[in-house]
Amino acid sequence: MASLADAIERHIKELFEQTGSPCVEIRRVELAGRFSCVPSQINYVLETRFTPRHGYLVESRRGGGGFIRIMRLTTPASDRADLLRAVIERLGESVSAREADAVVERLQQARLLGAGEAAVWRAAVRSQTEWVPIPSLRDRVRAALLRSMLMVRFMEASTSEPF
Amino acid sequence: MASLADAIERHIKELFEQTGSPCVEIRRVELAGRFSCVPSQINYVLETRFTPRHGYLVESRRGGGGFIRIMRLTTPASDRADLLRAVIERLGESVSAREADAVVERLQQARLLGAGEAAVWRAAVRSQTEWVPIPSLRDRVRAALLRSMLMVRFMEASTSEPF
DNA sequence: GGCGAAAGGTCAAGGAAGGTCAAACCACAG
DNA sequence: CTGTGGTTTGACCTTCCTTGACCTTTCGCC
Repeated sequence: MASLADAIERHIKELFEQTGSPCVEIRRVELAGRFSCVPSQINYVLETRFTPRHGYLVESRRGGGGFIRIMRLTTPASDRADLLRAVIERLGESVSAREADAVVERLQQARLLGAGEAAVWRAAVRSQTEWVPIPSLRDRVRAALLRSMLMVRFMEASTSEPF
Repeated sequence: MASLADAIERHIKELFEQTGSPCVEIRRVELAGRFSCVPSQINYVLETRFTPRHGYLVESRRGGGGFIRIMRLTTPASDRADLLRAVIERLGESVSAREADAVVERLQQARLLGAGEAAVWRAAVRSQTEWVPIPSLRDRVRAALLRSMLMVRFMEASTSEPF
């Protein structure tokens, strides 16, 4: 809790909230200075918490006047069906624990899941795959679990309710 | 009685009462230190007393700034909670296709699932177990699927974060 | 064009948590 | 006395974070 990386992550996310902009620019050295850490720490945070999987894109330029630009991918309500389809498509036969977490986080970021729901999803995926002895098999079970969870949470049956 | 595990359990539950929060964070080493025991004892307590079945979710992170977060599940409406508990109890390690249908049927009759939902549940269970080659294994995957579906459909984790 | 300063990028080592698993332990019913 | 189920321990593993040495790109100036 409250690791340096967490603090930097929080700070960047606050920048997004404060400016309300989908796009934030930082200078690596300056940010490192503010947190009294080594500059490459910033890269670590970006690589582990602001990847496309997490719903962000990062651009940068070196040299004089260099910068790092972080863009938040937004998912308008009208696109949620597409995102959902894309997520289901991209779920292969096999899903690692890390990928599963990324999927849940992406859904949360797109406001398809709330924070509490996301926690339940993570716990469900974790607890219901533990019994599988072989890692490769476990990854396949994880994929099946996620798909079934997506189905029951987001799919409507065309069956009409009786009465 | 009054085993070490019991004492640790009590202590964690007191943390919930004291803070009134649905979400408590501990550091494994620190807690182990307080009870003068080995750190893995904490895991034992969590595994035996703070599972989803007991109404809790546990998430954790390793490494520097690691933590263990224990979340309390909000209890669903009491009349249905009993049936749900019963259903979850009865779900063994292994569930045949027939048993799975019976479970869904039962949930539907208890008005916990609508007709459309029930159809989706049956379809999800069927389609997501087809890939499993070995029948005995398939039954275990079916059980895992059903449990995860029950979790995401009926468990509500109230996290205190606004987000 | 060439040079040097000013960014940012990479990578690997070391440290700081928590996780796993199996053996030992203990209480108690049969 | 013995088997059984819950508890306790400890050796060893995996994941995540932090740091620092060294590399690459870009810009301004001569």
